[in-house]
Amino acid sequence: MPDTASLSHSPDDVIRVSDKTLQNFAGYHMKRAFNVVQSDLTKTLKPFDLRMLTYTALILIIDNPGLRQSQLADAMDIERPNMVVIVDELERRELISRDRSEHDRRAYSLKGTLAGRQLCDKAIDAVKAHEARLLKGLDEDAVAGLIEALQLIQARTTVG
Amino acid sequence: MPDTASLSHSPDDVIRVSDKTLQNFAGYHMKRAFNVVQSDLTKTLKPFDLRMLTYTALILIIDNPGLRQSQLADAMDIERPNMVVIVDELERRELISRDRSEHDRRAYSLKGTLAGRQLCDKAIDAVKAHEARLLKGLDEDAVAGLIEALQLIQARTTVG
DNA sequence: GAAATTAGATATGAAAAATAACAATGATAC
DNA sequence: GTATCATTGTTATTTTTCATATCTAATTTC
Repeated sequence: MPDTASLSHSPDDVIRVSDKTLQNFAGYHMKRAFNVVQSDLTKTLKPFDLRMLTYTALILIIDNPGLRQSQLADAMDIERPNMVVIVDELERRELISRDRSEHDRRAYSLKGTLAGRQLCDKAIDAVKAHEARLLKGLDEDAVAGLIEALQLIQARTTVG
Repeated sequence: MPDTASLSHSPDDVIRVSDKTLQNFAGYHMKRAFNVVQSDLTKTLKPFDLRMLTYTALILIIDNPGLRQSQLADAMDIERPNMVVIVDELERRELISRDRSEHDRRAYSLKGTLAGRQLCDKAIDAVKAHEARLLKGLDEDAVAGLIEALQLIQARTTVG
């Protein structure tokens, strides 16, 4: 692994850009790795006309029938106003249903439709392939260790 | 580690939001962990009046005296027009100098000033503390494994 | 029943990022 | 040498994303 973030075009002044200081930070590697994942995932979801947020929302709704928009917004760490447009889109495409909750008529009860579940299944398969591609070279233990480390970092939020 | 992304407010319909499907994806954990890192890093850099992008740019300039804006943009994976405003800010605050290159009078030769290097040193110390906080609970090997895995994922980009 | 709270929607604004087009300079082809 | 082409940085513009404030209808609290 060379000590460079990218190649330079010019022969003068600076040949390669050194990121030696940044390399010391795990956050730097997380950002760069996530950029790659996000970019590839976006391409992976394109054929299904899904974006990262709509894909995530669809899965959570299917896994949690009767979910409310505000619960979904909380789970996805986005603001309620921004959730509206995502749910709007999923409903317009008839991937989810949006019925008034029986117990609380302010709230919606979100559920995946058959079409939504079918599209989601296909998308999940594609995302699994995408991950297999990106994680190629990491054995099972390494992936488990990666996820464990990421979960630990994430847990730092609720604690401190 | 419970199988929930967040707690619900209502006793009806759904009590907890299950993210069991998403938990299977490393990308999901990367996104959530990175959100925590980014949020904490933003707070960490606030006292120095630095954002993630200005902090990164400042470090790269200091580590690579004579750097050009386009090289910096390449290294940071941002578009050249967006680099302009970042360099503008660093120059306005006199954290960097921006002289015409001797060899190519179209380009600028970017260098850190004394004030820039001093501010950067302080910021780096704060970021080191921030990382120590977030990585607390991971031993040295775990951190090394994390970074190794992230580097491998990142390398998938240039290859495929 | 009045006041406070909550779910969702709307409108708006701020920040980040991408695209197109331009002037100045440099490199290349002939 | 000159014409053509490519590159550096800039400007202008747009899109996208994300956050805030406010509104309604419904619910809860007292």
